[in-house]
Amino acid sequence: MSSPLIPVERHRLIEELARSQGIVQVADLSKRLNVSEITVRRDLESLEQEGVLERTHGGAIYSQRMRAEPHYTDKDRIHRQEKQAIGQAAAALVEEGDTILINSGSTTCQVIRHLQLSRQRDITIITSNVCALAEIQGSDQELILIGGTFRQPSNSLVGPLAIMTLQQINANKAFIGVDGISARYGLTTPILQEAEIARLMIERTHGPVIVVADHSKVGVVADFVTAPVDKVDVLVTDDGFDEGYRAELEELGVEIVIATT
Amino acid sequence: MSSPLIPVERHRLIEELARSQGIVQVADLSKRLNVSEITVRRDLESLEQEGVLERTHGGAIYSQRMRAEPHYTDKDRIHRQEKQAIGQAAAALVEEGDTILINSGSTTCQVIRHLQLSRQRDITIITSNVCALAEIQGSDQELILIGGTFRQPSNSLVGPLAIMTLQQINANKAFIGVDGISARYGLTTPILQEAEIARLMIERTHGPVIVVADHSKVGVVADFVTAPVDKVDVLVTDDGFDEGYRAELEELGVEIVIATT
DNA sequence: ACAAAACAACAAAAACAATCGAAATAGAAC
DNA sequence: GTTCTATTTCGATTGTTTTTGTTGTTTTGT
Repeated sequence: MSSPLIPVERHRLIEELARSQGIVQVADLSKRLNVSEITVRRDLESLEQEGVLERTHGGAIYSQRMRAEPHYTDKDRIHRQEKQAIGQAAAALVEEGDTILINSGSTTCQVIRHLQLSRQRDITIITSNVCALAEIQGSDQELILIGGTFRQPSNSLVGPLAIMTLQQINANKAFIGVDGISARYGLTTPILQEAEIARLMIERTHGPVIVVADHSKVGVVADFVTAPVDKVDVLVTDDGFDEGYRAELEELGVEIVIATT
Repeated sequence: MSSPLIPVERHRLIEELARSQGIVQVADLSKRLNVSEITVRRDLESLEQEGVLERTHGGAIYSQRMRAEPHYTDKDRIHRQEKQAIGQAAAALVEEGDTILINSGSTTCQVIRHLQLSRQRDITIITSNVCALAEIQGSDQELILIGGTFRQPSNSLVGPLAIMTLQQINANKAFIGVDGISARYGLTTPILQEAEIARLMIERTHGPVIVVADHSKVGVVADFVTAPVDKVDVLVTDDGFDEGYRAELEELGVEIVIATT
């Protein structure tokens, strides 16, 4: 028997369901969350206040106004466990003396966190991911932030200055988070600016390029191409990975690492 | 049987759990840590004070908000009121269309905060001060972070990359925080790397250079020189300012603005 | 018109804040 | 070392707030 959820937890779950399904039903949520229907309604009401969704008869629909891209903090919530496992598995690929490039995203943020936890001393992290600042607190690891324009939705640094900075840098390993990875269309991202940064990071890496992406990203194609798959050396994903993709990815030289939760 | 944990130990554990799970429950923590629920609540309360997490009914969620300062907070506490007043007065000197350079320090952080509060739309902030990321949250102002090595004690970006980046930038106004300002010895800072950045920021500014420093900094001399006083156009300080310094500073072309609390 | 859903008001349960006192800890004086 | 006080930490009790569920009524969609 699972312990009863606290209100915020329920809100998050509902939000997640609403996002993935587009629509949620009161009766269904009531059964699924083991609470009365009135409680679900009250939850939906407060979520409506927050602008997350819009209520209708019998349920609610996910609010898509102004939300082409989910906010960084929201992204962090979904598939949290998987991302954490991926972060841990990816961090294990780092060796003493490495200089590592890491781009934006909540999965790469987990990589940074586990790098810090692993207490590897002699590594240099170079990143556009602002979350690194929080994760590195109290550690004595060297952290270099590339400059650039701060992009709030992704909590990262982008733009001409970021590009210029990266052109001065060489690394021997890269951890790249993406929104889509497909054998045919390569690595893709819905934001042009982010795609630029990721592309350049791969270009500036003389050594293995490691893509971190939970299973929901595999087979997905977003608007902007970062790089073809043959530039990728390793894909770290979680155990929800659809084995159907394995053959075609491995054929292109991608080693697949499954992180188990 | 395990020995009971000391408070700090418990706090770290809770923080770690909150970080990895994103959410913690009072009842769960109580059982897990073998302490009463009220103790857990007190722990959560103090962790909330530190900005680590946010409390909710039944538990707490890990704070996604940037953690601004470690021992930086100590500095920030001293003369906080004064610094806030200075920040407000300094922010009033900004005009539409400005491109502003801002260096590290808790006083300049207040400047950034008030720039954000003032809702000036059309300005560009370029800074080495990481606290800007937290202050800018929710605003639509453009914020450019120079790159560089993250220096934890000052919560700022320094080093060769920062210098290289600044050499590509021109601004028309600068807000410089210092540790000492003296007519004879100029602007001084105890950290060489910080002095370099401040010096370069002044150099890259074609327009007024505004020094922000509470009264305790006036007449003080630290180890490394940033710039002579004649490079300074305005000094914004608080009403604890010793008028004895006024004449010699004004003689060197410094306009003195007193911010009243 | 009819069934399902939403609402309103109330009652129960859980979580909370506040205060107090007990136990452990630390430091000072002897 | 001991003894004492002061401080901190912790848990129990109280009353309050928040959350939740039930009842009965109104509204909604077909």
